Order: sequence, then structure tokens, then C-alpha cells
Amino acid sequence: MLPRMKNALLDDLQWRGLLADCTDIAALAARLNAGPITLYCGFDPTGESLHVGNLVGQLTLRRFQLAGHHPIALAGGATGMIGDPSGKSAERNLLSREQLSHNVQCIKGQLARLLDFEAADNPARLVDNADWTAPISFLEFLRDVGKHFPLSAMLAKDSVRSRMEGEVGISYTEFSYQLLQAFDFFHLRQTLGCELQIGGSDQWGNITAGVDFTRRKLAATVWGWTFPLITKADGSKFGKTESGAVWLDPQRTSPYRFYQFFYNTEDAKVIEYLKIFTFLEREQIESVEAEQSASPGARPAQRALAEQVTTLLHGEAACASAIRASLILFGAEIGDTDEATFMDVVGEVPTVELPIGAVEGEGLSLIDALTQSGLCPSRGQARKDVDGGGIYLNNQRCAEAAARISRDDLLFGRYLLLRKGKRQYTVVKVG
RNA sequence: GGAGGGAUACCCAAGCGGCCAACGGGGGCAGACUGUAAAUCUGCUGGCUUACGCCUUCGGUGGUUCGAAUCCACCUCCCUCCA
Repeated sequence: MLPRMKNALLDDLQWRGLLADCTDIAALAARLNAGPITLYCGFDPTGESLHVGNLVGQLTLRRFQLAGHHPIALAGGATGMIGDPSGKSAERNLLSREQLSHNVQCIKGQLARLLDFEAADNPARLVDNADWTAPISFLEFLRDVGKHFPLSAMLAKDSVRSRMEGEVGISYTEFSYQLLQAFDFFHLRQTLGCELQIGGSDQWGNITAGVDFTRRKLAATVWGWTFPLITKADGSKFGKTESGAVWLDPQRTSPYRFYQFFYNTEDAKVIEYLKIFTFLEREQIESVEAEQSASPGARPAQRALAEQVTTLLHGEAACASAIRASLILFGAEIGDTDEATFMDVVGEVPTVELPIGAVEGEGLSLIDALTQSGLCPSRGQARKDVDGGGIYLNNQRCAEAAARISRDDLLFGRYLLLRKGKRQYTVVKVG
């Protein structure tokens, strides 16, 4: 019996909870110990932006890169045209070619952010599977690729079987998806020596299709590795907020909102996420964990998580301003805030403009300000909110319904910060 | 086609001539407590008004009445049973 091969990187990935399944972990460990390998992870351009869920694959590629391996990020310009049935209960609508190529351009930029393309020994690479898939004719594909796939194996994939058993069924097009992905793996093995594909656990079927195909075609061993799908403590889908998905594109999800998303992680999940989403070492995470259980109220773990991930994706400056905005928006006194810091807040909350004349003379009534800013739907409701103590002007409670706002109340001569309840803010810009 | 039951505010659901802007529950908003958590407790939950009060609302349209969500007629839609 062979001694169990150990590999530091794989041990770390397992400790981080990043292993759901592997085609042959002992052999993979042995291969990694023998020297750097090339690996890839694919991202389909289903939208203009990737979202936090896609971060897991990107960060795992980076972990491999940091350990000296050669990562490839693959944009699915070809596979995106087909639609992956994995994890989907219904047939997808096809994206238009224009939409698709636009999406590919957008996500390529995002894929390039988290990997090092300048590394001397093992620079990352970015590829698009449309480059090698598009030129192939249908007949060639059937002869060279399709011939190597037993129908029984294709039909046995979870993604196919569950759809066949379901009401909506599956089209020939989506059924063929696994062939395209398998062909990618084969192609990357042949042209770039790629030996490992990683992906979310829903990709297991597609990945093993590639492993099988490559073995049949080249008599070569390649490996597949999947990480578990991230869940929330209540089992619901990770990466959604009331206002929708959390995107990697700062135009869609600002660094502040991105920071807040991670900051609001439940206690039950925060250590798990720290392992998955940050590059903190085991000792560091264990020390944060100790702090967290000593004083959960201070939320050191959420703080570390939000700060690490936001910095990783958006950079230190953006993270710092997200933190400053958070301090103001979550109750800090506003008195000693400088204008530049206050500007971090403007843009994170709805802003309305009023003419300067509104605050001159006898001033603007608080009730009018509340309705005109849209914070309160009616004057009656505004009065009730004020009477109930739920209204704050520049972060100071204002429970006087007859209050009027004058020039002196303006921050930096032109802003009012209105707040209803704990966190509904509106900035009124007067000018 | 016949017989019966129903339609009430964001949702469920009382009310069955005046005391009804309409019980109660859910949801939502706000407050207290707290950790930008969970649970709990409190207030509010059609519009206008500082307030007295006024206006609009109970499927639709007409009617009876001093007065209707409540009674009558017709209409629309839903449900159940019988053919």
C-alpha cells in the first residue's frame, strides 16, 4: 500500500472547506508535489458582471498561483452561447451574440483583477473558449469529440437526468453543453499542458466529462476538483441582498455595499467565509475566531472579513472610504467629519436637490424636507415618524414636528443628512 | 342549465343600518433593548390639517333611508354542490 501523499496546498484548501470532490486526491497530491501544474477555472458570461459567488473560483485559482502553479481563467465565450443546464431547472434563454461579446469583454476585465499576470515564473493566463470552439465545424465536432462520449454517461449526469425527470425537459442544445466543456479541458491540456480543472460542485458532471474525454483521447490523466456551493446559515442562496445580487463590478455594487454585504455575515458563517474568501493564514484566522467568541458583539471576524475581501477586490483606498462611509451611516457623530469623508456618504445614499431659496427666510419645514426627499410618503406619515422619534437631522434626533431647517443646519454649506430609523438615509443637496 | 356561498384596506379575516377609517392576525414602518444579529416588548400603519375637524375608501352601477361596508335591484368575477 502506498503511503498517503501529503501536499501543503491541498491540506490548506481542505482546511478552508474548499474541497467538495476530487477525481483522485492522492494522485493529485503526488503530482503537485512533483512540481507546478497548470490549472483552469471557467466563467460563463451570463451577465455583464460576475458576482460574489464567482469569487470562490477566482480566489482558489489565486491560491494555486501563490503556491507556484499556473492558473488560467477561462471566459466562456462559446459555452455561454449554449447555456449550462447544471443547477438550472429550466431551459435558458439564449443571449444575443452582441450581448454575449459585450459580456465577455466585461468579465474578462474582472477575471484579470485577482490574478497576477506579471509573475515572472507563473503568470496567469486569460483565455476565451470561443477562440478554439468557434472555428470547428459541426461535422468535425461530431467526429472528433462526440464520438468519444457514450450516451449512457451523458444521460447519467445529474444536470441532464434531473431535467429529463422534470417537467420542462432539456433541449439537445443544453444537453450538448458537457461536450463543449469537456472539449475545453482537452484543448487546454493539449495546448497549454493544463492538468486540473476546478469549479463549483455543480460543475462536477461537466468536469468529469472533460477528465474522461482527455483520457480517452490522449491517454492522459487530468484531475477535477470542486468546491462546495456557499450557503447562508439558513440554507438560502449566498450572494443575494434585498436589493439584488452582489456584483463584482463597482458600478453595480459599490465598494461600500460590497463591504456592508460581508460585514453583515451571520456569526455562524463568518469563520467559514474568512477561510474561503481571505488569504489570512490559519493562525490568523484562529486568533480572529478566538476574539470573536470572546466578544461577539464587537464582531472582529466580520470586520476582518469585510476589510480583507473589499481590499482584495476594490483596493485599499476604496475599502478605506467604505469604512468611513460606514462609520457615518451607522450612527457616529457627524460634527468632526471633514467634507471629503462626508462625500464618501453622498453617492451611497439617495440624493435629492433643492434650491437654496428653500432654506432662506423662515427656513424649510422638517416635514416638507422629509416628503420632498422621498423619505416619507406623505406629510401625515412624516409627522408620525417625527413624533415617534424616528427622524434624525444630521444624525441627531429631531422629534419636533414644527422644526424648521435653516442655513445654519447645512453641512459644509450645502448638505443635509436626513435619516429615518436606523439606516434609511437621504442626502439633500441645497444649491 | 339548476341550487347555494362569497368579493372588506399590502395579505388573511371580522363586521351585517348610526358608537366604522372599519375588531383581530400577518406583513411593513418607527421606538426600547442590542452587536448594523436573533428574540422580546411598545407605538403607528387612507389623505389633508398644529388642532377641532374635513375628504376619499368595504367588487361595479343605481336605489331605499335623516344616515349604508351593512337593506334592495341589476351587473362583473370567484368557489361549492346537482345536471
